[in-house]
Amino acid sequence: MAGKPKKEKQEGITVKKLENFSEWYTQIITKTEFVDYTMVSGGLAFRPDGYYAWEAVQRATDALFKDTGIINVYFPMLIPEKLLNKEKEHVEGFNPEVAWVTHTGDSKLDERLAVRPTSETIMYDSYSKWVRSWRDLPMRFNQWNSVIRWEFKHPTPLLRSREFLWNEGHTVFATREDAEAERDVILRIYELITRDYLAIAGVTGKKTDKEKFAGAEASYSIEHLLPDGLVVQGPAFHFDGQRFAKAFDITFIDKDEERKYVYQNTFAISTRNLGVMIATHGDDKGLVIPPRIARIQIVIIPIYNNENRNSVMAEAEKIRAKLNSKFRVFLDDNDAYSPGWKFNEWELKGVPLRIEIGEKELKSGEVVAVRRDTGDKTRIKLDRLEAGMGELLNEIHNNLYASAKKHLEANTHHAATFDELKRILKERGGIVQAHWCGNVQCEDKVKELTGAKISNMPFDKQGHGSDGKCVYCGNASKYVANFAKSY
RNA sequence: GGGGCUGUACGCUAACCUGGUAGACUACUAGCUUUGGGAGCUAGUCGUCCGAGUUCAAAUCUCGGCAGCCCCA
Repeated sequence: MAGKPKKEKQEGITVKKLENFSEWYTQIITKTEFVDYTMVSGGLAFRPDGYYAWEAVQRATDALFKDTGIINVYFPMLIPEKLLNKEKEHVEGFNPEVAWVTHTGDSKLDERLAVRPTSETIMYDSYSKWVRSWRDLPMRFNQWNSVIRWEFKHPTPLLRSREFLWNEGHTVFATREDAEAERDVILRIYELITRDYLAIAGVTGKKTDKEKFAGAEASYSIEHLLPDGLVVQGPAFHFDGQRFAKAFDITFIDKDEERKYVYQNTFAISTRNLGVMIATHGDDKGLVIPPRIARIQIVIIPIYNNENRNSVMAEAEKIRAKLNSKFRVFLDDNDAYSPGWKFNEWELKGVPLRIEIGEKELKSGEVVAVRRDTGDKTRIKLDRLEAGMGELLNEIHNNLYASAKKHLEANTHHAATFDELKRILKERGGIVQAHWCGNVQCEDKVKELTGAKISNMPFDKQGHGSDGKCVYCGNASKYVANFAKSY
């Protein structure tokens, strides 16, 4: 019997992810209390779950950086205009998005100050003083901060915010070889973070000259595919060569007593990746937070009535205490809500694992564990509670990553001709892999005719098809490129 | 870069066209009651995005700003 139609549940997500992705994303962002809008357009408040996730990414990344010898520093948020203008390509790339401080109180500043869109210029001015000898190198510094890029496009929480949190690594080397050798070390760290913490898949590769970072000699990135078929850039690594060294006069006396310019790298991972994580894993019930970045990994829901309330609560508290040393666990003992209400609430907020404990479990010496990713219920004996929880959390992580990878692979297509490229982009979206001659004219033309850019040139595809022909001009192809519409 | 839509309480919405006491649901607070997939009763708290204009009178009409969303390049 069907019963009365349920009234609209206003706390829940009311649109389907695959039917209306952007509306779904907006609801997910606000209703799950992960982050919230503020009075500043494009400026977000990170609520406890959101900030915890960022801290988890930050902690893990920072530890890996430190293992490789990178050291943390901190530089001012404000950059004098004359510094920002020193490297031509760099300033041209960022100028439209720079926010300026022009006044203190009512008096105008003699020289206006940029709110950092990135910190190359303020850092490298100091680097020019600090680097003197080959003995000072390599100098591998990093800072954790926020930057402001005043995008004119409409901001989207996390994916396109005007202020975002990130790391910016800025390293200095004596030789080109040393600098270039750092690339794979850093990209491997970022691959590990996205895979083992955020549980998202990506394509690592080289950016085209057209799409590289303003001021860099070469850029590399991990690109992610969103559920709506758009590609968004994730962590990035830039080889700056000697461009900034020459603009900022960063030199050293080498062993051979010659004065030489240094070689530099820049690299970053940002809170945008949390947006990718949300978009990738969330479903029609709400968020799904991968266990390693979840503020609450396990929520315990006691199920009792007036007769057994005390015994159930006592057992629930015992379980909480037992798990507390190994996991981030929360016992929801709020008496004002029914178990059903709590199930929905914690599913909305994306807690990876739920434990149900009631009369039945008291008798059998078990708990019911429910996975957020699959909804599967399993019974776990109390004597192997901790081991069981650990296993389930790992399985959840692995399953989330596997499904992200599957989505990426299922939406990566190949095209041999331009017509094919165009048709796939139009009909199916996603990533289309095709040969490319390396000329910007072809890159521009494809963008003009299809709206797709080259997100990057995946490392693992280069060199395997050197006999290919450019998908646009038909000349001999040097590269395999990923074409996609981008966020 | 261009075009469009929308702002009323935490949220969703009524009153707007035709200016005249801001109302319902939800949430929140208290009490009772209930508790294995968003239970019920009673009472209470909270609101017209901001600024100007028109008017005796503005949530309502006009203009500007701010914010959010969508489409195209």
